[in-house]
Amino acid sequence: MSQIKLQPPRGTRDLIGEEFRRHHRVIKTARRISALYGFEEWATPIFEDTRVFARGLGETSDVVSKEMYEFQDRGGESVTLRPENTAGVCRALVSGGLTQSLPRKVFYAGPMFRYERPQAGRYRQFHQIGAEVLGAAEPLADAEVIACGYHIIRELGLDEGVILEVNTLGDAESRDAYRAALIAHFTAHRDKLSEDSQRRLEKNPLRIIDSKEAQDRALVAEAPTIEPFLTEKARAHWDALRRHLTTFAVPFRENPRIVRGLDYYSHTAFEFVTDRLGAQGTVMGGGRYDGLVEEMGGPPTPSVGWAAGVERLAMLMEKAGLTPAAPRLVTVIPVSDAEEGVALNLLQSLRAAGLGAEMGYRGNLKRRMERANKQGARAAIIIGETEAAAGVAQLRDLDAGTQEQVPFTALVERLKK
RNA sequence: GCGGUCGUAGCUCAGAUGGUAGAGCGCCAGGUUGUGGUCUUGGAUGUCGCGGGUUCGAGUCCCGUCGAUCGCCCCA
Repeated sequence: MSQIKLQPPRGTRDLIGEEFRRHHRVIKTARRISALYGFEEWATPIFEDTRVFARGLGETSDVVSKEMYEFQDRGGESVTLRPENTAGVCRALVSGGLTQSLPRKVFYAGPMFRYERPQAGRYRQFHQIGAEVLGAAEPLADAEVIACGYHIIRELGLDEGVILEVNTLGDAESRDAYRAALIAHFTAHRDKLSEDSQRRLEKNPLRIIDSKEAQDRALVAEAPTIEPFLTEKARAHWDALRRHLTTFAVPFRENPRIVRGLDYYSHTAFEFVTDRLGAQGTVMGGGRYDGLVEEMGGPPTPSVGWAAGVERLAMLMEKAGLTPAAPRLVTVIPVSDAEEGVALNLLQSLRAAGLGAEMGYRGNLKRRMERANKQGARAAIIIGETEAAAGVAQLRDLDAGTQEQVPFTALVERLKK
């Protein structure tokens, strides 16, 4: 026996029982709904050439500068556990020559990795589902991808506590002008900014408008909005997006403070947020990224998509009392070894008929009944010497506590009712 | 990378001012050798996270360390 108490590595967790069922429900629902919208599921590698992320996400983003699980493999290549999947999908699009047939709608689900301090709703290994429309510049694509995300959230029963916030970041021209205006505004009041925001001023001035610091709020309130800096094209995109969302009957709120963390976004930025998860308010987030495929060596391919945190959605389900119930099986119980063969035949015929059924490996009748009960079985099928001889079973309803004799041949029918 | 809080049984937790550890749930066995869930009787369970210090004596006080958790940064 080992003396060491092994635990899952920091920021990772085991998904067992209720936790797994919530997790699984999220992914299964997202798969089903995204398919209704014409998204095709892809699976890309869990690790990639480090350049896929370094180039795709922007060298200065926190994800790249301090959160990557990067290492040298035995061949000396620098590889990185994916911190998100959009860059990988774009790389796959290019690697596979799929830029020949656009647009494409892609769905994915899987683990992501970021080296961060864990806290509520944030883990080092976490899971995301995501949807991307690749090769469509039309604002209708933005609206449809958002509608799909909203549909998933609604299907999970989480739409009440979650609200969609949208914003536009404009195109490159709009944003450059806006950025310059922000820098001018905040530089004029530099000494009044929080320490963090002074740093942001150098690194990512847009982020200041998202600051939670009280001392920044006043300055942010006076700061210019992007609205007047939008080019005609950017404004048209923004107007069309909101119009389409309304047509899709997706409720939303405009929030000019939404700034996405990764460098590749332009035009549409959105978040589905909640106030029920402590500091981790964003449950699904995304936007338009028109330059990313090019970064991966492909042709200009305007795209839009989102990613959602499975853990966060699962936590919301838990809080809302929406944990899926465990499946309830039927337990077959032979009273003695002599009935084992008959019981096994019956067991397999139940399974063949599509009924979830189990039979314990050992134990007397009492122990097997206890076990059936503990596992939440809905019924027990008890076969003793006299039953085996007569081709019947005692069918016991474990909820009602009632018991009746049923011929083997009628069991499936009886249990399916 | 930074800050707050917390580590006692499988789980949830109690253990004022230091005097060699407790409850509930769960688990095991009996009451019921062809019947669970209810009821009832009994039982087992801990290097009190780890290391060091103070003390006659530390779960309790001090230092360190590891872990968990919440928050900052950032993000799903």
